[in-house]
Amino acid sequence: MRPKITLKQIAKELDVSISTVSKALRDSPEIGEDTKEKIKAFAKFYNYKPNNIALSLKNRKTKTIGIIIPEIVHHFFTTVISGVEKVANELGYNVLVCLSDNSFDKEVLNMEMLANGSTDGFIMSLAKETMQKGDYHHLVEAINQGMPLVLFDRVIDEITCDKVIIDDVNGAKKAVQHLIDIGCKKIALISTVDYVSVGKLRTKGYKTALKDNFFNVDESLILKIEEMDESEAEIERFLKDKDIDGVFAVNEHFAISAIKAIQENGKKVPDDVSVIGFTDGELSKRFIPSLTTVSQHGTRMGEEAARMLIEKLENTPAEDEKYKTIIVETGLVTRNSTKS
Amino acid sequence: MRPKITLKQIAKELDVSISTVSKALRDSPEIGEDTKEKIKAFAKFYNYKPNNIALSLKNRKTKTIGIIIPEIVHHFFTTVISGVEKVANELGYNVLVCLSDNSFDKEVLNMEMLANGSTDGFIMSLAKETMQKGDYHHLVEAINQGMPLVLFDRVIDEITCDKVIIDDVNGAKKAVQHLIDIGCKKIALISTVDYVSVGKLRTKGYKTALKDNFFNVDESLILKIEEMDESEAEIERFLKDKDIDGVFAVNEHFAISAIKAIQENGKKVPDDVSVIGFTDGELSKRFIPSLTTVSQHGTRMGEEAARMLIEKLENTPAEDEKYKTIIVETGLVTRNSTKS
DNA sequence: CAAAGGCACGAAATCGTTTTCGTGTTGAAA
DNA sequence: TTTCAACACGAAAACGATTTCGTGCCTTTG
Repeated sequence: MRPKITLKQIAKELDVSISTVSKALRDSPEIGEDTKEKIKAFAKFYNYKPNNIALSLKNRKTKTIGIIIPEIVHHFFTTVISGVEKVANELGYNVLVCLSDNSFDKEVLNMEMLANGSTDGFIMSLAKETMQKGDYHHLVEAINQGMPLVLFDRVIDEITCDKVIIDDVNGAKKAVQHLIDIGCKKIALISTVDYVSVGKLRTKGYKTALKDNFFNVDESLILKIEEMDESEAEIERFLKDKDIDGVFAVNEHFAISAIKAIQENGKKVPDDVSVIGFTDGELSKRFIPSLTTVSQHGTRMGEEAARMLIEKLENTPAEDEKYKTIIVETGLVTRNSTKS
Repeated sequence: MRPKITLKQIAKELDVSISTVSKALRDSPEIGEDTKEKIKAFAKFYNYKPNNIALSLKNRKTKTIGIIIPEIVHHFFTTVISGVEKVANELGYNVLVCLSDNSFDKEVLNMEMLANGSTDGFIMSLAKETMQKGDYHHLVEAINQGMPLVLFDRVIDEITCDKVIIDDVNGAKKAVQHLIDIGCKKIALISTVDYVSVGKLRTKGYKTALKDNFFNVDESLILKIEEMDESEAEIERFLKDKDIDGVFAVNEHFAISAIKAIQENGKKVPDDVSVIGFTDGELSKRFIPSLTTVSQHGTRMGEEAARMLIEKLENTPAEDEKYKTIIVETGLVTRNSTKS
């Protein structure tokens, strides 16, 4: 076992001072050519690499960014991480991933862990519980401490910071408009409870699209799901014998549960009922029938978020005054769950 | 903006020495009760938290573990991360996630980045390219530097370290045995190329099960896929007009492609052909017909890996001599893609 | 021949902690 | 009154690196 070598050891071995070694390795003109040569050769031979921790302490920056998400076993978040990772790595940053499990307490704990020097900034999507409680003191704290923060997907207006979102309203509108365009008359909405911002916004898009086309909004065609775990049964109950010809669901799972329910009711997708989901994941592509979805471009969101955060990190805090909100546009991917 | 407060600042403010503050906060008996009170109150008020970086430098341990995986948009790896995160957090560790994108160079780069003080140890699954090249110098380096390493899933015999694997051979055997038990006579195998260890092992399990039941191994029923991207077309070509009544695929995607191909051939799953996949992901659960799979328990693997790594980290390197390989057993989840 | 300037290097501070080893003050015992 | 614990606290080194500011020596020039 050969532990890592330090400047001090090189200095002692070569009988020069630590400063000389440091300068030689950074190619300072202060050091004579031959001494440089000698030191560099020695360092290379022993595979010297500066210790990141020491550098972090000295420079007061860690070159790592923390990302806190509600859950990782959710394809959308995974793609976001992938995007963050890509950009971060290109720019010499590491990524610390933390999971809040949708719990407020875990979210706060995670932030506190990371805020004490472990990261230079945060990229996060809020836990469901956090949005429900409306307690954002941990975010405020972080910002006050001078840590840049970029929120994505599940964001809130109360906090002023950089944000990356998709145009939920518009995405939903597009989807519903598409349903209308292909001839649907009675379109159901399967959404989440309103305190999850995306649920609220997509519901708004749904209603707007209906109104734009002079349909009236029938509240009995709207289902708001609280418990993910019971969504399947709830959706089945909701669609039982319902007279509809179109469904817009705010995520893949709801869409698939809807298809199942519809098929169990003896109807066909897409012949009798067209279904559109949100979030273009593996499931949508592979399911039979494959799902027409509003695609969310998670990777792009991650990339944008990382770019914004790093820009804040590398620029002087002088011009830190203005915050941006990037809206990543959605796309409609047409597949086999809708009539053509 | 109120930046983080340090010991030094507390010391100056309260007109005591840094050492006194440090000791007071750690409740040392050396410090008088009243001074302690005063310091603690002050620290609490200003929400003092020791700087992790400084601690890391001092203690020569970062309390973070690095996990390097080939790709994150793969449900199995996601569940592993989730397991690692859980255990790590419980034990006060952070998790640094890096993606190798199945590239050897990126894997090496990532390791070098993290090895210079950023992490105390590694949990990783090797990139496809790495296994293909057979170049493991970066792993050897890390181990030589005294960094514990736990390999999971895609492991190799050449490196001596802790490992977490599933019993691929046995899992495959179980699956094929199940196919045989329900009456299949001609069972196809859809696998990956042999240098991916899991492909090799599952192939072995497949053959063993056949032999155990006195079937003979028909190489024309075995497909080995090199390029993930073209897997769907390849599988379709392979199954075209093939006279089979069972398929064992080494992952979800292959299984689903197989089902599609079979259906396009005018046959029914599971009535005409039974299909079993490997890795129990979202897809398997939600697909119609839902997939009978060999479940891999990614979360458990992650938990075990994290536990092993942290144990190594916290114990004296004296008893470091023995390495364990934990085998997480697989389960067979019976669903609708197989006859009952 | 002396002063000045340049070259090549070293000492020390710094980042924020922890910890070891003093050291000054107080009280009590001799 | 002297001596010695005990007590409460401070100074300084250490972790590993960077950087500012010297400083000694050699060469050149007036």
